[in-house]
Amino acid sequence: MNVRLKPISADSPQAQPGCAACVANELNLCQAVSEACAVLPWGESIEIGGSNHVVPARRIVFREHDMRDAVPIICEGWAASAVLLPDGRRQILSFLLPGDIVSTALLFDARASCLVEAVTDVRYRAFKRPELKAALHKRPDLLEKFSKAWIDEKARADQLIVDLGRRSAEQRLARLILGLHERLTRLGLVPAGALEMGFPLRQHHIADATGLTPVHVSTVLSEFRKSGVVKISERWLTILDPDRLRRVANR
Amino acid sequence: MNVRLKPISADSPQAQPGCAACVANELNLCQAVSEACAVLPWGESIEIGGSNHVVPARRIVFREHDMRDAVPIICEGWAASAVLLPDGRRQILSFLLPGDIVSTALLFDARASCLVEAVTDVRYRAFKRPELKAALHKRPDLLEKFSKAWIDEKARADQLIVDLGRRSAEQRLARLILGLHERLTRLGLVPAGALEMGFPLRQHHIADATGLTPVHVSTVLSEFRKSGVVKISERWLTILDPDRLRRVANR
DNA sequence: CGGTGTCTTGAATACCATCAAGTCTTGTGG
DNA sequence: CCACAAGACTTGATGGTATTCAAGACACCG
Repeated sequence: MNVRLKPISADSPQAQPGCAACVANELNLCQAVSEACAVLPWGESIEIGGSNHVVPARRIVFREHDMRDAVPIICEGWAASAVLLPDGRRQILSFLLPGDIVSTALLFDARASCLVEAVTDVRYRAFKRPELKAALHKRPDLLEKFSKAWIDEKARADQLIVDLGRRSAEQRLARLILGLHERLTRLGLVPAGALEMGFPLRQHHIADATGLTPVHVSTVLSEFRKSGVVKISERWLTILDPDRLRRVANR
Repeated sequence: MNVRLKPISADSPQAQPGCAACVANELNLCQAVSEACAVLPWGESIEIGGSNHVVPARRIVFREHDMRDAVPIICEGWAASAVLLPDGRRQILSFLLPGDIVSTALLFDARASCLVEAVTDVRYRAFKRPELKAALHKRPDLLEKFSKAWIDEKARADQLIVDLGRRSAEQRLARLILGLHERLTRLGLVPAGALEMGFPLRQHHIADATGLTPVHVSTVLSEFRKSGVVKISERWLTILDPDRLRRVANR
């Protein structure tokens, strides 16, 4: 079973304007924005350069100042928003999955304090901030949608604070896996009830997300494997013992 | 110099409606909300029970479900929003200072995932969520103000993630002190340039905010004191060597 | 084919937690 | 006002978790 992700090209079927084939999360911000803007009196598109932005894996999608007037939303692939430290280490704030806005704070403020890196090949749309903001003021339903995204973002950040402040390496890894599995299930990228998922993260991603070192991530994951809790191979993860994993994760 | 904070009573001068004597942060949400609502067509107040809510130190201001329809803003005193773990430990997400909204997410969603505890005596106002939300839709300037509060809240959360994930105990403590000093200075609760501040936090607060144990907080603070970086006594903190503290904090 | 990135494993060490005892302060009821 | 209890802080000893350093196996890519 040599699973391999197809590389994304700008003219793949999913890249057509309107995102007809979009993996919509329950909010589907892209759709909402597009619809809202169709009604508004602007000649040109609210998007920057259409919906065909593609970034290959491991490349940086945005640096801090690249997001000055753009509000990016991930359409396809996995990305990570991270903070760099002067000594070269880094901390991942959040993994971004399809349907995720890079940061809801970008709606109101041009400054971003983090950079975004592609984990897999990533396709995204970028909306013009001033126009989007104007649309937000005119369309209460749009504000409602974005507020949900923001609540979600903040809840995940708060959970990460608790994980990093008060939980062991074992627990952090278990919770990361369960959290991603849950998000992917909600997105429909994992069938309901399924315990397998495509898992493109390298161990250094996991380390940077959980505040650990790659070496220690390797050790703990080996223990998970040996004790039959999960199986990881070929960028694919299977939860073998969901009960035990949840018990470890305290969920 | 036996400094002691005056207890807050509901009919102290600061407690008058309108918050004339309010320690306004640069946003002054209370003021903005009050003004915005004066123009709106409601018979009764947008506030719950006036502006006289007072909670003594160490008491819980809100539990998770107490914030169902209230959006609280701190007027006076220090509070902490925290998450409890099943084993009784806890993680403080943020210290709340005068002018702070408890959580901007409360504007849109009634569920709160944290509880709020008074560090000192605390006075707060509570606004009715549905009414506030309606006002938000009608007054773009109000949305603008709240978005600033939200960006601030998120930036602090992100910084805390980096601190807990990638910094040593020494650095976390230095950054906590500098961060609080900066916020108090912006609020005008510490004169510009001054290096002294009232510091009501117990070491267990510091421990819960930095993801450490009280014992280790004590040890590191002792080192800070012995090396002449800060002085702490009688709930009062003086930064003796700001350069060194900033160097430790990586700022 | 070498080079780079990824992962694994082992050994030594550092940092912080835990356990424990004791001092000092603060608050409370007799 | 005093006695007592509870909370807050300090300090030392010990142990565990995670880091650092190092070396090697393996896959992938130009």
